[in-house]
Amino acid sequence: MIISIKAIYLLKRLSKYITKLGNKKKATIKDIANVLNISPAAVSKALHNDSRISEKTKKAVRQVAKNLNYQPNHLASALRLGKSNLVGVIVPRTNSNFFSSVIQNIEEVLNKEGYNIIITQSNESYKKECDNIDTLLFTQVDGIIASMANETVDLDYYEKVKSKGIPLILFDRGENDLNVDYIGINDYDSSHMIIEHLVNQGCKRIAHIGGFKRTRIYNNRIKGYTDAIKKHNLPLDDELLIESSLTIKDGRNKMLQLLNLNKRPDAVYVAGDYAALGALQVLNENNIKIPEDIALVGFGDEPFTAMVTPTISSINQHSAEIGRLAALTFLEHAKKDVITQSLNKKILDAELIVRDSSGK
Amino acid sequence: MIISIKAIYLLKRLSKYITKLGNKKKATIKDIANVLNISPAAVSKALHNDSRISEKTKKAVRQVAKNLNYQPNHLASALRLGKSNLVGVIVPRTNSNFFSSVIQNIEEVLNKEGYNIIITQSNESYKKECDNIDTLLFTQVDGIIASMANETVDLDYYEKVKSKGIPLILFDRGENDLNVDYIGINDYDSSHMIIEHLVNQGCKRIAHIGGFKRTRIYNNRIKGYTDAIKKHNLPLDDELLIESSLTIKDGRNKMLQLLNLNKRPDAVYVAGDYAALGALQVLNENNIKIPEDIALVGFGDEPFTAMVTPTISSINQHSAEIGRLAALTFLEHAKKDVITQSLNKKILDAELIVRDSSGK
DNA sequence: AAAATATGCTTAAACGTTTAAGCAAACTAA
DNA sequence: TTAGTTTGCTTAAACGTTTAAGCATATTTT
Repeated sequence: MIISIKAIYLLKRLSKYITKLGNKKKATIKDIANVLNISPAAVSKALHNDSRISEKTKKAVRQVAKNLNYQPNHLASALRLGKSNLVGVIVPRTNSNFFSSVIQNIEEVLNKEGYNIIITQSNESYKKECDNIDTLLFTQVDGIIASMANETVDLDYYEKVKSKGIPLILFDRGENDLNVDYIGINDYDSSHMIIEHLVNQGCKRIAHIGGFKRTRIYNNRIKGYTDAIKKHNLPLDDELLIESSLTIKDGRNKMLQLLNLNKRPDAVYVAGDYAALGALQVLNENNIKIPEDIALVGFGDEPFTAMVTPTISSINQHSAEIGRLAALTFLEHAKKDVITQSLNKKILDAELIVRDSSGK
Repeated sequence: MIISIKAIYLLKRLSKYITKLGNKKKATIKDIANVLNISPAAVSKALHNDSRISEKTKKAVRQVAKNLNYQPNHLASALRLGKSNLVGVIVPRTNSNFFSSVIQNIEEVLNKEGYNIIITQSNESYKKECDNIDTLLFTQVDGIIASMANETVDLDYYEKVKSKGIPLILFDRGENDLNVDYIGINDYDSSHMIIEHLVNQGCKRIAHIGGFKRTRIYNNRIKGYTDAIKKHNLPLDDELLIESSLTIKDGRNKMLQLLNLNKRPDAVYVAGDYAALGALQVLNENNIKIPEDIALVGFGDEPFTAMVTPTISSINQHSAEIGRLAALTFLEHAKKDVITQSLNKKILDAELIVRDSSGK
């Protein structure tokens, strides 16, 4: 009997709060406390399964929380605990198979550990990248995982992140000067693999449409190219090595430039798939046989390389693994509260996918 | 003289706080207040350019804030103000030109108004989508802009968002049953445009590889297809209308299925570009001339449609405009604090891009 | 039976910000 | 002069959580 009277009493209080909820306000821990006539502290502990709260109370709290459609206020707990459980991710763009795959894997690893990620895009612009960093710092992220814009040379903004004591992990596009963790593939070796492959296919005059030297990864690809060419005693003409922005359009222009040479190359290694596509279009339009007249190799293994005619050989950058490792590296930092910037450079071996544009 | 003594005094306090900062702690409004010997409230007001604070104080506050490398704590202000200035975006995947372009435009519009966006991916999975919604609610987003997963049929989770009084805007993949704002293109009319175009090219037996009927947009495309076929008095055979998941692989399979018919179609309209690509591959492999033997039209205007051979005619979905409108619709809701779910369906006219796969 | 320990809560302060209300001092208007 | 207004701040409470400290009761140990 006494129980039923209690139950009726509770129901009354509950319904009172449910109607209050109807008036738009979100339920808080206080509301639950009021319904059950206990303190907010007890509710908080019950929800966190504190050992000093009775099973009976815990059950009641969980039940009322459900009925009131209670959702913990992340802002409040984050403020109190001094951590947001948010991780910022900065990429040049999401519209690329490489970056979206990296992101997906970062998300997968971090979600399991209770973190959520905020994705921002720099669109390869330095200014936008700085804005993104400000945004992320403002949002009180617990860490930042970033791939720098092509344009970025000034590292002050990244120093700002470091000075705040927030873990910073770079991937793909990084900088040695910034003493932070880095995950990437071995660009230098990748170039060697490509030249090796082209030499095996019988190519004797290999050109390179590269990215800008100031970006470390493109510089490494260029170094790998020149060293490999020297190693095989092939001609290393200035006219065969071209820097570019690696867009489709630029790929077209630089390919035309190569076609206009007195001594045309018999193979072209392009440091990016989009530019490689532009090059391919020019070759097709000029009825140049690929790979018989000129062989072509790209970089990045974008899905379209397997879609165009002929399909383009390319380098697989292990995006999934890079994402996974970047996330794990962040978690390492997050777990130990002492912010030891223990340099953690992880360089993965890339893989050459041979397709029609360079295969026999 | 007095000024210089004051200045020295200030410098002393400042340096004391700067060393304190060196010990990792982030500067707060309180630190600024302590340096200047004024109240935190005054500092807050100074930073917000309150008219009741003297210019002198404002200048001093700004200077000290800069010196201490002060960054406002978003969590605290969001908690106090009851809004996070974050907007959640849910897409099936970011690795698609359509979605990444929508996202970019949402971001552009919202950033200008002081909002930041949190991007999450459902990977076309209903479960992941629910997780994403929980995540976003937990993060206290001020609104959600979403495109539903293919799988999603149960709308309870979206009702949950509505019941919290959080503005919800759907785009591309929406549902009429959920009484919320929606931005999309006119799928029904798009089908008409395509059939019209194919008829003009002399096609007389047009097949449709569509998406699943349960998804509204694909259903509309199917309806548009059947109505247009009827209108032109063309054969509307069951064997010419196929539902599929619209992946590359499925595109291949369904195209093979069509090739095995006794009476092959002379045109195929595929409801997605990826599936259209699969179909194209099968046609190429079987040495079927495109568009002479069979014409092909895709949907979505993915960049690769202009890259493959032959280039694929497709429908431009106005991703930029959709993103812009979705963001503006959210802002409308955000500005009026009364949450009037004034239904706001915006249907844009799509555009047919004619390329080699269906042009003469 | 007294002392020690365990159980199940409550109280109160804190996280960093914002803001209504208040209060001197300085200025203005009568 | 005196009341009224403006200026430039301060005080204190609030947002929703978490948690150290405290305090009755109940239970166990001596």
